[in-house]
Amino acid sequence: MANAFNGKVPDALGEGRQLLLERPHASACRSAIRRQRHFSPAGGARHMNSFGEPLRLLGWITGADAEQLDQLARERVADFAPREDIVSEGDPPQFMHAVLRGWLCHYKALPNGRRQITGFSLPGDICDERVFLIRQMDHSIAAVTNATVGLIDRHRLQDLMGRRPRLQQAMARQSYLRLSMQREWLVSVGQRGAIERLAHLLCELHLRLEAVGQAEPDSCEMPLTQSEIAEATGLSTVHVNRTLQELRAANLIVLRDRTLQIPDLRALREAAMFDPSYLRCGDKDVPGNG
Amino acid sequence: MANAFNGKVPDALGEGRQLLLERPHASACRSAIRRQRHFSPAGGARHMNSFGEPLRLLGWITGADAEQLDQLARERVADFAPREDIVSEGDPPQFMHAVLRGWLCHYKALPNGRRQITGFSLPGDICDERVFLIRQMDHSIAAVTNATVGLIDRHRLQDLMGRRPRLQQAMARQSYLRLSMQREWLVSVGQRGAIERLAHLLCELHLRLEAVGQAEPDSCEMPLTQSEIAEATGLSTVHVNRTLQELRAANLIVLRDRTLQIPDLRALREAAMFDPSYLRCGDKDVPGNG
DNA sequence: CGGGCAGTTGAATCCAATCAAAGCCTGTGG
DNA sequence: CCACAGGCTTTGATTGGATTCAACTGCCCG
Repeated sequence: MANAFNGKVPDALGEGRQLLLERPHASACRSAIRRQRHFSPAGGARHMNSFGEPLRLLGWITGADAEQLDQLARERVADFAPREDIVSEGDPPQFMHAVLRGWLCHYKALPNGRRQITGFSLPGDICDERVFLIRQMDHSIAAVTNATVGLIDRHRLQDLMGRRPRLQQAMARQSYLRLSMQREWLVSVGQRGAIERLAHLLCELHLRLEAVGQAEPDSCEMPLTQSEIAEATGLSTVHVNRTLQELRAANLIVLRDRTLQIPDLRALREAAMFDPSYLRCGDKDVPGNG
Repeated sequence: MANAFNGKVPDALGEGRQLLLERPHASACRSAIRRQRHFSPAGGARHMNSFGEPLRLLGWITGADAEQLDQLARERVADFAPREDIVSEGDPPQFMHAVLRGWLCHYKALPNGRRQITGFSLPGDICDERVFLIRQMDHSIAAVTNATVGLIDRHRLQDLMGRRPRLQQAMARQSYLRLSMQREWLVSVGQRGAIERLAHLLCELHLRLEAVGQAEPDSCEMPLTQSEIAEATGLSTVHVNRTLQELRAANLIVLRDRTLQIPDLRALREAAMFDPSYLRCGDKDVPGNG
């Protein structure tokens, strides 16, 4: 129970694996809400539930540190529907967010109406490990699937971190990892062609999911919409569609029913020019990278 | 002398302003060196000199913290020629680098020969505030102009930071700022057209230079090559050329002799969809943003 | 004077965006 | 149970922005 695993994959909660997709994009009660200010005001968490994935952060910390953070993350949780904003650009951040279930995306909207997804947060990820440094969010975070998020009070967190330097270092690690991913995305969008770009995104997501025990070596969930993939890669929706078909035709991926299968991981990674070292955070090995 | 200014612009070393360009791109002794492993091995700093810009970091710290860091940064310095690698991808980082003079660029090279510049480091910037977290550089840092860099031993730094929590927080700030810029670049490359992209880059550089007292309200140095601009924006060199001409034609910029003049800052920023808040690091005001 | 590099220009090509419309699947409501 | 709506996917036709290839200028420097 105590999440005292150390670096390697926590395959423990394997049960949680299929949870992601129970109701993918059920356009649900609230219809196509964009940039909604929702966000449970002090105690207004909508559902409480206790399942969820262990925080990846915990791979970097152990013992009392880990338990405290884990407990803090599960103390107050909220559920979000697809497309719902968890925090919006300009909001004063109250909580740090830990993904317990589902996928989130980070995005920035432009005055011309377009938006760029700048990253995804998967189960076990901390979204905004630097909240206590800022007064206003400089980007938005939204749910991609149905998601459960742990809300960690920024002051209590700051407090805890003051008392636990290892926790602080773990946050720094998470922060570094995010920067590293951001950089790689920029390289992708700036220098890679459409096929490579898509392949690269899929490789990254697969590897990250595998790292938290949510993927098989040759497959994983893929709840993303083609238009979300487009917003993440800087392509148009139709071109994403056509490019995916190319990848299918080349037998590099099998993608249906929101499930991604990878017949030949090595081939896909080669096509993507995917070098997993940017996910290694400097000195940790990432599982599943040959 | 003690760099105890607080947030606002240090216009003190105004003398340093023109230094940037004395020998811009003097292809110098060492010719077109790419990804060179150079890097002074323990004590091999080539030139010692004592001038340079105050570290921007110091805007977030004061007193003894500031002095210590500043001293540490100037204790051992090295000069680099344009295009020379300061650290290369894969290198085990020994030092943290502080820019004292000149411009650096961060880049990642791809197997297909292309490369993406992921950011610039200007005088006063810390390049790699997270060195002590990693065993291998996940990207390279090179000099763009002639540059003087302070080399800060990672262990001594880590030591110092352990004893000075405010310093640690300042590093976290720098780290956050870099992430924020990285994100904005991704938005740029992913969603903005060529004109906006270039305009945006110019706006960012101008504002950042102004923040360290190296720019006038309507002009700044621009030592970047068109091909470097291309690598930073994900465009081709020729297209950068043509796009710059468009900007000139629209009277948004005047760019010659490695100097950028901005006749109408408001207009340029509008054309770029430039919102300076991403450089504000959450709660600090950035000077010169109207 | 020649070499190298940055900048410029033109022509041809291509990758990707845009416009438009149809097919599909799912949930909803009569 | 069927009709309908809405969101996602797919396809075709067209446009356009950006790349590529190539050549030429001007400049600094040896």
